[in-house]
Formats: sequence, C-alpha cells, structure tokens
Amino acid sequence: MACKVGPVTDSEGRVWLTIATTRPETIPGDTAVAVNPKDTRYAHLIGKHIIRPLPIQLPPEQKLIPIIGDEHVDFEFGTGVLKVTPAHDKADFDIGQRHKLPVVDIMNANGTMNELAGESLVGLDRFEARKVAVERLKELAVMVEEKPYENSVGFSQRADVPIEPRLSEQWFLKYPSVEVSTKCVANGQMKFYPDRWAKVYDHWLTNIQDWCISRQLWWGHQIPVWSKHFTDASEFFGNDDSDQDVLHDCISILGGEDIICVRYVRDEKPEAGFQESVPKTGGFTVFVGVEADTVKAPSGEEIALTSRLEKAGFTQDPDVLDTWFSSWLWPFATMGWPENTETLKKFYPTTDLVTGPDIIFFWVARMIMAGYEYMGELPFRNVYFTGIIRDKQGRKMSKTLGNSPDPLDLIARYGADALRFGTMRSAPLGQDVLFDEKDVELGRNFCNKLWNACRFRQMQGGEVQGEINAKLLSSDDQWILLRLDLAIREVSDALTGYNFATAVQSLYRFFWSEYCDWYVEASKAAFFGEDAALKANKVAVIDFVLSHLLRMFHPLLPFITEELWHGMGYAADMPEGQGGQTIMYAPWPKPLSADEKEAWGLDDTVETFANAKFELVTQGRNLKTQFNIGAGKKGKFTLKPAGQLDPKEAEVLRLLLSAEALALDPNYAPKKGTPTALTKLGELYLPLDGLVDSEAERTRLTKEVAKIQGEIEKVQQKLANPSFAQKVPPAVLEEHKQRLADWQTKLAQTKSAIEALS
RNA sequence: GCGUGGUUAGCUCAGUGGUAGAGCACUACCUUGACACGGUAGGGGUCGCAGGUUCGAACCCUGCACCGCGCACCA
Repeated sequence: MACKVGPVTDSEGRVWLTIATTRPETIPGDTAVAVNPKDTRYAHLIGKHIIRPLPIQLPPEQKLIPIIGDEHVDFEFGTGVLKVTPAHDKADFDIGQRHKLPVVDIMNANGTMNELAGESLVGLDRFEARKVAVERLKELAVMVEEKPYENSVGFSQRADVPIEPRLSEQWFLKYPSVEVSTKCVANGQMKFYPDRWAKVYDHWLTNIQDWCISRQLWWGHQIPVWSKHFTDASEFFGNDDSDQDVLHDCISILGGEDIICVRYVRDEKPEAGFQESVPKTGGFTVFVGVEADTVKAPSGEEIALTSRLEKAGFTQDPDVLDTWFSSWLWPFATMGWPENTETLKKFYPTTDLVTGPDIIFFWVARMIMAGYEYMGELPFRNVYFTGIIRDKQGRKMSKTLGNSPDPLDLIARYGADALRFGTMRSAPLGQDVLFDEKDVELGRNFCNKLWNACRFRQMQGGEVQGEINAKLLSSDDQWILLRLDLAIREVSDALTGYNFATAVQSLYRFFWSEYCDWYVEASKAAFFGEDAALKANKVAVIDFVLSHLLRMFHPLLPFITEELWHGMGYAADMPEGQGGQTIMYAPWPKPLSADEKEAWGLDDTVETFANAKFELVTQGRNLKTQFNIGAGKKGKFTLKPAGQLDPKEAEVLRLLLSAEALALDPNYAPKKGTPTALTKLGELYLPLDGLVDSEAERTRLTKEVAKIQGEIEKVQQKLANPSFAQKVPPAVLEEHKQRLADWQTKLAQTKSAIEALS
C-alpha cells in the first residue's frame, strides 16, 4: 500500500494506472476512477477514460470508465488512485452522486455475484469471487502486487460475517427542530451534568445526517406505508375495480386531514423523489402512509383502510421501524399525547432526565428534537449522565460474558438500600463505576450501623423530645449540632449540583465518624449518670439530630429510613402532609438559623474546645496502646489541667479514654518515666504502678521529637522565605506562625519529658 | 487524525493553590451495657514523567508517556 507510483506509459504509448484495493471482486461494479485534482501525478488525466479490467469477457470498448477528480481522494493513501464502486461503498456512493455516475449493483442479496459481475464470477460467493478475480487479473497480466493488508471491516453481530455495503432502499427521516434543539443546550437553557457532554451533543447536531428509520428485522412495528406500481395514470384512474374506487375516495376524503399521506414516484425520475400529484405521463409508484388500520372519516364513517389497500393490490413495506423511533416520543407519548391530558400538562416539561452518555444520540438528542417539534417546548431542563457500571476488571456488563450480577440476588442477600447506597457511594460524577460486591457489603454494614444507632436512642427510653433546653447543653451537644448544620449544608449543595457521591461522603462522615464515634460515646457520660434533666435534654438533641439525619438519608436509603421514621416516633411528631404519613413528605432539613445558633451558643469556641478534647483522647488512647494497656484493660490517667476543666468534661474524657479513672490534679508530680501526652488541655499522665519502663518511654518520646522537628523545619522553611511574609494573605501567614508556635511548645514539653526520665 | 476522560496508599476512588484523605485489604489488641455487619491504635504515598508560572503546585500552564471512551477514516 505504500507504493508511491504515478501513471506509467508502456512501449505502445498506453498509460497505466495502478490501483490498490482489498475488494477486487467489486471491479465489475466500478463506474469511474478518481484522483485528487491537486495531485500533480494524475491531474492531467482527469476527463480522460480508462479501461476497467473486469469482467474479463467484455470487450474493452464496453469497459471504458471516466477518470474524475474528487477532493475525497487522499493522495497519501494507497496509490492515490481510487476505484469508485457506487453500489458497494458508502463513500463511493457519495462520489457517484457528486459526479452523476451510474450505479451498478453486481451482487445478489445473499452475497453471491450476479450476472453483471461477468461470466467468470456470476453465482460465486463474494469471498470465492475475490480469489477468482485475482486470478483473472493475473491472467490479464495487470496484477502489480498482492500482499496482505489488515483493515477493520464491520462485522455483523448476529451473523458474525463481514458486513457487505450494498445499495438498497430505506426510509429516512429529516430531523426536525434541529436548530432550536442545538441552541437550547448551547445557551444553557438545558443543562448537562457533567457539562462536557454538551460539546459532544453539539458536535453531533451540527453534523447531523438524516435518520435511517428502516430496520430489516422480523419483529417490531412494521412501517405503515403501502405501495403499488402503475404503468400510467389511466391505469391508476381508469380502473372500475370498486376497491380502488374506495381508495380514491379515501384519498380525497382523508388526504386533506393528514390521516393518510399519498405520494407518487416517477419511474423515469426516481431521484426527484416524492411528487404530490399524479404524473401525467409514464409509469409511477404510489406510496400511501396511514395512521391506523381503521380510521374514522370526518363524516363519521369507519373506513377499514389497510384491508382496502391490500384488496386494491397495495403491499406494505416489509421493514420495521427503528425502536428509537417510538422512544423519542417518550417524554409526552407516555402521558396521553396527542390528547392534552391533565398529566401531560402537569409533567411536561419535566425537570430531570437521568441516563447513560452512550445513548446521547440515540435517545437524548432525539427526545429534545421531538419535544420541540410536537410539544413546542423542551422536554426536560437537566440531563444527568450516570457512569456505566462495569465489572471489577473494567469490562462492560454483558450477557455473553455473564459478568452481570443479579440485582434481585444482591437485594436478597444485602438489602435494596445496601445495593443503592453502596453503588451511589462508589459512583463519582462522570466516571464509570467498577462494580464490586464489597461496595454492597459496605452498604449493608452501613444500614446495620444506622439501625443500631437508632436502637441506642430507643434504649434511653422516653417519648420524642421536641424541646432543647439551651441551658443544659454540653459542649458535645453544641459540637454535634454544629456538625449537623455543616452536614445539612454540604449534602444540600452536593445534591443541587448532582454530586451524589459527595452527598454520600458527607453523610457518611457526619453519621459514622462524628455522630457515632464521638458524640454517642460522649453522651454515655450523661446516660450513665443520675441527672434526669440532663438525660432528657440529651435525648432531645439526639432526636433533633436523628430526625434530620433520617430525612437526609432518605433519598439514598428509602426503605430503612421510612421504617425508622415511624419506629422512632418522628412521624407521629409531624403534621399529616409533612412527614406524619411518610418520611417522603417530610420537609428537607434546613441549615440552622442564626437565631438558633445564638440561642444554643454555637460559636467558634465550640469547635476549638472539641478538637482539643479529641486530641487529648487520641493521645491518651495512644499511650495505652504503646504501653500495652489493651482495649480490654482500663488504666488510670492523671490530668494536670492547663486551666479550669469542668468535672463533667473530665467524665466524658474518662469514658472516651475507656479508663478506669481520670484524676484531675493541678499539682501532680509524676514519677520519673511516667508516660506523658502533652495536650492543649494539659499534661496527661499514665502512671504505671511500679512497672515503669524508662527506656521504652524514652524511645517513644525521642521518636516524637524527631517527628515534631520535621514539622517545625517544614514551617520554618516557609516562614524563612522573605517574600512569603510579603505576598501571602495575612490569615495564611498567621496560621503558619501559630502552627510553628504550637509545634515549638510541643517540642519543649517533649524534651523536658525526656529530661525528667533520667 | 479530531475530540474527550483518566494516571494519588496493595485495591477502588475523593481531594482545583496553603500541614496528602476515605472505604476495603493488611498488622496488633478488644466480645465494655447501640453495633464483631463492631471498636481502638498502627503500618503504607518523592500524587505518571519533564519543564514552566507562583512566596508556595496533587491542584494552574506547556510538552511527553501510558490506559479508556466517542467521532471520522480504513482504496
């Protein structure tokens, strides 16, 4: 294919052109040879004729075909000369149309060659014919070279054979409302999520081609067009067959009502297409499109249209309609269209379409065009494109591979909510999803956790507590209310932007890491205590948090949240139409108001104090692990507080540390080698009765020093840069300085702790 | 060829300029009174490569490599 040849003139003065082809059997169907008019090797030959080698039996003067110039020809490719076979190649057909070339179909419908292919090929299968054609070319001594060439031909999925391009008659639809459909997405009236698909949509619409709606299948909706050939107008009109008279009646009665459509195609000029009136001369074919088998005439008369057409000798088109031809009507045809029903009025246009990006042309674009064309308005305002679910290896789910899980089986084993939640959690915006059963398992575990968290509330007893008493709020209560507020804002924002995975992430963090891990554990200090008012108020906070949480979870976990909504008694607490009946009608949680925040004392100090507590607890737990006071063992801590510490807070800390005791002693003098954690709330000691291992503690603290020094170095390097202080925003500068100070304090403390060891 | 998405911990993926994160998997300990479908602690990453912009880059720009997807082409 790389041969860069030009025309060759032989000793007899004849000019030869070399042509590369992978389908020599189609040579008898060639009706021209094309070169690029800009190709200097060949341009001078345009307008001359060339002798086509096949069919071998025909005399040369019957095989003269023109040499034409066409921009389509790539002179880098092959020899730069293209044989043009309009009946057997899409691109060649287009060239043929441009140059008004004859179209010679040399094959039968079953893939064998017909008589036009010549004596030596007729009757042969196309692949057999290919071999024979090569032999004939060799006989003629016109074969230059034969070599293997790999190209990608389309294969029929059903028959598993190479697809043979062949001319046939098909029905095409000129797309309607193209311009307005293109604009509505381009100008943002309709939004795509993720919006990059808008570009794909735009590209397709601006290069749109007529829609081939014929399908050669045995199933489907048969195209409702009947046709019959007539030799002339007198045959069409001059027949006294009564059925045909009725047909004429139908045409005259119904033609104007758009119930039937009658068109005429002249034998002589088929390319002129459908004519609206009966041709005066020559033969023609009559096409009748009908709306229904039986129609009602304006006079009220029932007319069995199709049976009369058949009696009059008309036959229905054997092809069926493309399935998408009904799907594009879906946004309105599902709601009683063409009647203007109440449902249609209410739900057209709708807000969101959720679908896969792989059917953006097949379905989405066509629905938009049909919407504008038949309803005069866009069908939906937002299109959310999901990822495609693939298997663990990234392959598409397919019946052939058998790699698709059975959703009903998964639901039976893990629950419907688990499947939904797990899949949502692993489905980032615009990315394909690799399906892993582990995700469903995670969903199930999550549901279990939610169920148990609600159970914990129920075990505290009492009715649903509506009123929160601000005076009785602990720092933990204030903290969880602030976190709830943040979660409500994050989840609402995520859902508004169609970021479902982000919404799941926020909820997961809030519920599991914040509510369960910290708040529920901390709340046990009150529940294990004796103060009834405090307990009741804590229950009120929990009810407030959970009733908001369940509503936020509801779109992701519809079944379990409904169950819990009623089980927890939150339904009974709400008005009938706003959650009393079902959580589905409950209002979406609103972020806390400024008034609420003020009344409950939710300010910045809440967060700071909570973080200090969590830091102390984490370090204390760390100490326990380091010194092998396992989770089962309690341990006794002593805290030398940095300032005032409410005994109630100390009790919470003790519980979170899972310690037997937490002594508060401002004057504590630890024994040498007592393990220490240095925190903002004070120095936390873990006295180990007689079992002090100074070396172990020294090792631990030395490691700690190294880590701290590393952090200090990082911050110092930044601050040492002269332009850092000048150019950085003040808040960032302040934050870096504070960070350095914190680490330095910690370093000093840790070093003195090491001193104290010796 | 044109367009488009990706490359971050063993795996799946968040993170769009200021101290690298989650879930799973892994290690150790624990059946304590919501939950072992659980808890606590821990190990594990020079954020694909090379330049550039910036006081500062996983993040912005340029180029490259590799893996996808779509469209066109396939004489």
